[in-house]
Amino acid sequence: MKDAETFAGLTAGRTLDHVLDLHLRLAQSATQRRFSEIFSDLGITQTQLTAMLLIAENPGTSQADIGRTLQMDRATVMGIINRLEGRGLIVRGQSAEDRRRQTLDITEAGVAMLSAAHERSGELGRWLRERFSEAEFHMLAALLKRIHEVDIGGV
Amino acid sequence: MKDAETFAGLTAGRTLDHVLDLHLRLAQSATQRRFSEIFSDLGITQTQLTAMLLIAENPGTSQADIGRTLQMDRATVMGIINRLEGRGLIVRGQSAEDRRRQTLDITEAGVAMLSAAHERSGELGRWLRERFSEAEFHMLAALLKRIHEVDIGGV
DNA sequence: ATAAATATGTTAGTGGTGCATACAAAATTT
DNA sequence: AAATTTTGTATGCACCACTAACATATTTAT
Repeated sequence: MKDAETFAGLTAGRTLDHVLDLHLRLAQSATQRRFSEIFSDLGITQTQLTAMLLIAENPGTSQADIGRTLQMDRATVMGIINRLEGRGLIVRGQSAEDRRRQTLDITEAGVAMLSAAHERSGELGRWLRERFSEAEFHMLAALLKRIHEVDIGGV
Repeated sequence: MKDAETFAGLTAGRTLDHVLDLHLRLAQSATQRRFSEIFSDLGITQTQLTAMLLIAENPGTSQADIGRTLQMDRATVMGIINRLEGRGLIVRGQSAEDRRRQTLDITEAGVAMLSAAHERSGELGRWLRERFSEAEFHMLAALLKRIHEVDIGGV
């Protein structure tokens, strides 16, 4: 009864080391679920939207940049960009300086999508914020940042 | 320069509502990646290990219970249990009280797996803890808990 | 300048969530 | 007794994440 925690009837304890990991995963999956509900009519995922926002704010960026920023494999980014391009939300172009690179840019349809997504982002934000004070909210973001920011140092 | 944050060269700002969601996702995926490295020789995932721990601490539990606890769909739990059973780590049995239910229990191979996983859990825990003070660590877990615990109230 | 190493994008394949849908059997509620 | 709910199951779809291998282009080392 010291370090055991209860979830919906079942006991999950003993390995307290495991607990942060578990909360992290449950929190993320709950958020993802809420995202899906709010954005269901747009048919876009969290990752896809993030990629689009990055492209919108960094026009002409590359798949490699996105991969580095979001800590995703080249092949993974490939799939995401393919889906977005297939729906006509972004376009690939030729880079002038580096002929290996391809530039990524938002299309008109993509701008419309981002516009439609904007209100919904607000709704998701509210859903998250309503649980926390302003201080807690920033605290949480800062703590989470430490986990993925110092990725190289830990390995 | 007010609410913009920079990640590895690309700018991600403007939508600050989006930012907690992003940190949450990046933190979770970084943890998952670290998990994969540490547990690579065991060939088990975070979710699978969590399911096994729940079964180990709640012998004879059901798929429905696990789904409720981890907030997963019935079909999703099905897949996870199938994989674990296919590897002989758990067994399904007949429930005495309720003939719809199937009991879930750990096999000997499963116990061995959990034993091997135990040390590695410590390593993952250390990887997480080294970023935080003890107070921050507990704070983070508590804040994350609010996101997934009050799932019904938010909807 | 040539060779070696690195960076980028691509394709193909594998595995693991996560969900919707539909079905069947059993239990519970009305 | 009938309707509803619960549980497990099967199928199929979409997305993410990675490995491996390949080709091209750029950068670095010799």
